[in-house]
Amino acid sequence: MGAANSENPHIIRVKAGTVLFSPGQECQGFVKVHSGRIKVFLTAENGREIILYRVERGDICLQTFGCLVNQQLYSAEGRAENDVEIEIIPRPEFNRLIVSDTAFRDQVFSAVAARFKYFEFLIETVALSSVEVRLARILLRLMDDNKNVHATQEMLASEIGSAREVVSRQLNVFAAKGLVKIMRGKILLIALEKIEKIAKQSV
Amino acid sequence: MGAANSENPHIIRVKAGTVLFSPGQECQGFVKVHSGRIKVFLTAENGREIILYRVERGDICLQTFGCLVNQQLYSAEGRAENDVEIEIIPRPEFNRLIVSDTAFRDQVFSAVAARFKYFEFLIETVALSSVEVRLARILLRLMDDNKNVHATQEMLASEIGSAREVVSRQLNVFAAKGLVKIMRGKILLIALEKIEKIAKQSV
DNA sequence: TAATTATGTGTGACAAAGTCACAGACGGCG
DNA sequence: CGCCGTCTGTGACTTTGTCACACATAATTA
Repeated sequence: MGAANSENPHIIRVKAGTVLFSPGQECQGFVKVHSGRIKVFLTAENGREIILYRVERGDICLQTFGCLVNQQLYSAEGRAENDVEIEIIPRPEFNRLIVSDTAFRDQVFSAVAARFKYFEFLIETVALSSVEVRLARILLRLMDDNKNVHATQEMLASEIGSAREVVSRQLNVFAAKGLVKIMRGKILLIALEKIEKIAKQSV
Repeated sequence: MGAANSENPHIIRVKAGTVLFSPGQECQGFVKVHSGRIKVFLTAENGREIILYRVERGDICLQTFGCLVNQQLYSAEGRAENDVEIEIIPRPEFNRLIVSDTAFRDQVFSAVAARFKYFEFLIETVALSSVEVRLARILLRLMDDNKNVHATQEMLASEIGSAREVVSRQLNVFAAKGLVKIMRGKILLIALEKIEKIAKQSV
């Protein structure tokens, strides 16, 4: 990738939990994540949250894209989920790279396209799907190699834009059907095929 | 705008109601709208719809952006709301313009940024806001110069990702408070300030 | 180890929103 | 006028969200 050369001075390291940006702020440059993971989310007045997307190693943060291009302010909050290394690409440099560096341009465009697709999926999910379907989808997406989902019910709720109690009840429905095993801070997926079947429904 | 020159042969005219693209299709080129309006929306299995955004005169359709850049298939449906003239910019031409035509590039980037901002607003709206707030917001957005909203309750429901019956009930609540006057296919906004106050709530 | 605290989970009761079925009401139009 | 398609209203019920609080588990400290 032409963007990140070894002598680039714009590398910043931040600790897990750091708030990188929050609604209303201005931003200084285009952000590219070198390691770690950032979650970008919205918070309502009543405290309920919904996670818009995550920016992982190699990804570029499109929240900053909007800020830079249209002089918009941040509309969401970004927080480091673990220790993170990011590269800040100043605006002039960004403009130069877009024109001169085909690989960089392709990466940006590809990220934009992917984020659009995901946003449409997210809107479809929250606007048109039931909690049952949303929960099944997020369990599959967060599952590790051992079919475990390491997340509290609170975290799952913010992933699907619902409330913790609702997640608790739906998980117990799944457990009663033998689809999952509920543990503290962890869920084991047992009947993967059945969960996938639920996730494929559109409602 | 450098993109549209007068001898461009890629102008297409379509009638109101025409389906321009639907989920699963491939697309041939980047779409720019010269006149008319296209609505881009998602439909669930149970028939409920949500409108993602509209593409109006001068706008570019970013649904096609994703298709072109990442070889994705369309994930939403696009339908002409009135008679529409669109320009199709083939992929090679698009790539050439992005590099060589600063104004074109700025327009594309600006559209991308604006769409992102709107998507985040939409997600916040459907995931974290009540029907009361969402309905107030859409009434204000669709209002014409005479404070009239020309839309059936069915249309309003798909704008806010809810159901017609729910819109009917909420409108009657608004009417009982003297905020609006309900007519067939039309709603007159009476107490604009009060509606705006509701719209400003986050929940 | 036992007590304390913080965090995570379960649940009843109620409110808000979505679904289903159906009844009217209104606006063309023959 | 009467017919028909579209739009709107409403009761009954289900699902989801909210609030209050009880209880369980893990981490911390005495």
